[in-house]
Amino acid sequence: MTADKAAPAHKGQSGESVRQHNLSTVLRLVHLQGTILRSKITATTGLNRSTVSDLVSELSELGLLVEKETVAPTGVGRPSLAVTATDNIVAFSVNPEIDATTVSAVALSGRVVTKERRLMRSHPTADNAIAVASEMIAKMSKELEPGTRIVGVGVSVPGQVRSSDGVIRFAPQLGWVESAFAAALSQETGLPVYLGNDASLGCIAEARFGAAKGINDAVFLFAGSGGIGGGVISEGRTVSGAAGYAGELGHIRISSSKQVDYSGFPGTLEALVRRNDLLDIFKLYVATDEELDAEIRSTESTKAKRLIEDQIDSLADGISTLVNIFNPEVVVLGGFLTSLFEFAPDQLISKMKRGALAAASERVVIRKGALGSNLLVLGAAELPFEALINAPSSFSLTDA
Amino acid sequence: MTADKAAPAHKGQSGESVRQHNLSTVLRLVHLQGTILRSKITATTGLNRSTVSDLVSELSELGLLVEKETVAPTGVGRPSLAVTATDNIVAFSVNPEIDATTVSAVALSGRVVTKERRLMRSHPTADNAIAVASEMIAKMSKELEPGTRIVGVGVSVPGQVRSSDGVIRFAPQLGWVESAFAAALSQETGLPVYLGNDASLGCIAEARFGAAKGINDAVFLFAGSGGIGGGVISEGRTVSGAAGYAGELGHIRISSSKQVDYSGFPGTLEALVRRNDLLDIFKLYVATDEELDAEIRSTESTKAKRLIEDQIDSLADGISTLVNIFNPEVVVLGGFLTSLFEFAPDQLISKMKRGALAAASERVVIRKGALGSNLLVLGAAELPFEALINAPSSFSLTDA
DNA sequence: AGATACTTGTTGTTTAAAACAACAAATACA
DNA sequence: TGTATTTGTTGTTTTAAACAACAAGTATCT
Repeated sequence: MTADKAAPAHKGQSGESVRQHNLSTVLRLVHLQGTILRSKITATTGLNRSTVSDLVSELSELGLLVEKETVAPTGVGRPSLAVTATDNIVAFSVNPEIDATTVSAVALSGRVVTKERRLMRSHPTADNAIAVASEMIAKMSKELEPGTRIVGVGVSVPGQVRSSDGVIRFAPQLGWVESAFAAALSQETGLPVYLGNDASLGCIAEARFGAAKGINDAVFLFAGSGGIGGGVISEGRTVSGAAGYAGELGHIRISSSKQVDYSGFPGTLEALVRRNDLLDIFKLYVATDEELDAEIRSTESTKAKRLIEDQIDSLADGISTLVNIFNPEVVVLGGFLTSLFEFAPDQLISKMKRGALAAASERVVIRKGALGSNLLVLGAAELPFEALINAPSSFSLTDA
Repeated sequence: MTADKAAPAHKGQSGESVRQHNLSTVLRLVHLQGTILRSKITATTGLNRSTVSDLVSELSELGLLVEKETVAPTGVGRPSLAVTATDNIVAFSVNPEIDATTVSAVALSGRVVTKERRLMRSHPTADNAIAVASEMIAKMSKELEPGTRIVGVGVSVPGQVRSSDGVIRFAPQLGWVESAFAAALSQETGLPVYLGNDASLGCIAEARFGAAKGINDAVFLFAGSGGIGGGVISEGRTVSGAAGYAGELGHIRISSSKQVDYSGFPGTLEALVRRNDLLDIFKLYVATDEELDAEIRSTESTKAKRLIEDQIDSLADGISTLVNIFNPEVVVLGGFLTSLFEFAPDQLISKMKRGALAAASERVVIRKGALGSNLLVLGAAELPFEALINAPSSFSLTDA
């Protein structure tokens, strides 16, 4: 099972589909805000008070949200009720890495209920990861509060995912090729499983809950040891492409360099802004982003500074291309790109503006991601939540 | 007046808005197809027969479309009625160039009713162009068939347009800077005026009526004497960015070249794939795309072939970056890029695939544009038509 | 040629859901 | 304490899509 494709174009709207749409709209609003006043729902949706009342009570009866009396009254007039997404609806988030797998339970309210990281031997096979994940999900399911219901499982994949059938096409760091991951994990867990590219999911998370909350046009660049990934939000929608492979922003070409000491495409952003090059110059084998950040902040080495500045220039070139293409409001950086940015923000910004059209770049803001280690946890959980939100009244939940 | 921004997110749907949506859906379907059977409308919208009947008759009463009996019956059963967009609703299309302005009247049916090109002294001022365009519109209005009603005016601008208020920010070839073009032309003509970037409009035209008809994810690259422009359709929507400046695909960086004989950004697609370089090598001062195409096809000069091949390689680099970013189904080329493609399609395709991710590039098709000289005519007319289609029952039309 | 199956348009009725209206509840402020 | 203000609640109205039954027209089969 995987995320649905966009609704077919030229579709008419019947009475029933309107109801579904409105239920979705209200539930989405509550999910995004965590808690929201009913009067606020009325205002933002433009629906009638009584209609909102009806919609909210239908969603309450479905057990998806709860109405409480407001504690702190808001002003003149009868106090409005607070509508909260329940903690009793959870999605599992599975985040495989090279040497570990993290599984979390995330509530519809946005709360990360539990989070467990299990170390594994390096480069596990896909079957291996599926076995570990399903075992962890089974264990964690039992530990959930009684009455909790499960929406499904979202998996962040460091590689290319075919969205139509949940197949991992190629995950270079893990060495997985053509794995029917979603089907297999769904088989093991009995739950619907949805896959997404890690950077795309990070992008979704930052756009909904983090640094680009409320922004309709944003570009994301996340970097880790495996390279640079990205995502794009255009007019509030993620740009996913014909088959779901869009957003490979690390592979944009910014130089004619023909370097050969690199397995990917020479001259691309990912080839010129490399975490490993930084580690090398600091003589580190492995390091967390925090450790690397500390080195970058404190270094006195001219050679290191030179490398950092070169990488900043390359990053700026990449961003200016993206700004020309997307004209975003915000560019969000994650991973060690944040450290580069904070090393010399003015250098990055001015170089970027020199390579970008004035009109497109004049209002762009570059900022760092806000979700930290919960980035992929929240991002992956959004996949099952999205499915639930798109069909609140007919979605079938599994008892924990 | 300009094109509206996307509808606010989190908007609920009332009964009336559903009706508007359904009227829009039907009218859009008819507009895109020119003529369509009522049974086909029923099938594609999923609405009930009787509902479609009602919607079509409301649109007929508004004078936007006509029902006729089918001439050639389609098969078993009662023949369905043919629904046709009327020729009595027209939009004006204004296409300013360096040395001429073209004004056309385009019917909702897609027919180009009239088209007139007026030569002007080189590099007219914006006021100049406004005066000429409004005079031509006034004259052509009188010549329209009696009973014809006018939707508005769409203008293709070779430069950056701020979509929120119809201001031309910068049109380098024309030398226009910060011109409130839409407001001024609207003042002169008494008609609503909408502006769009020329490449974006070409993109819309090819996506709706041309080489990417029915495709939901497509990338467009158009080249002329002024450089390379582009546009992107993602999940059926144009990517326009926060302020409407997105799609400057000519300005993506593909090389670290620091060449100085160029006014734009060195190392970008537009700097490396230049029409003028081709003209120079063929010792031409000016030439139509057809003339240039003939030269490219027939040349025996090794030097010329070398330049052409270099440009093909650069174009391929640009396309591979775009394929990695957007994962489109189709890449449409226009202007002299078509000639480059046809000179050595295999070279272009293989070089592109070498620079693009296998998953994203495996199903991409590169093809030439299909609309020829009507590209911008149809594209610009889509702006007013879109406004009409989005509000069929409340849009106020002007009598010719 | 005539009967039959099939598809579509038409008309009148039903239904679902949002809007509306009137009132009650709960707060702030004069 | 009284009044204005805002919001929730309840019962009624309205709108538009769905539904159902029938009529119209075409193709196919015998």
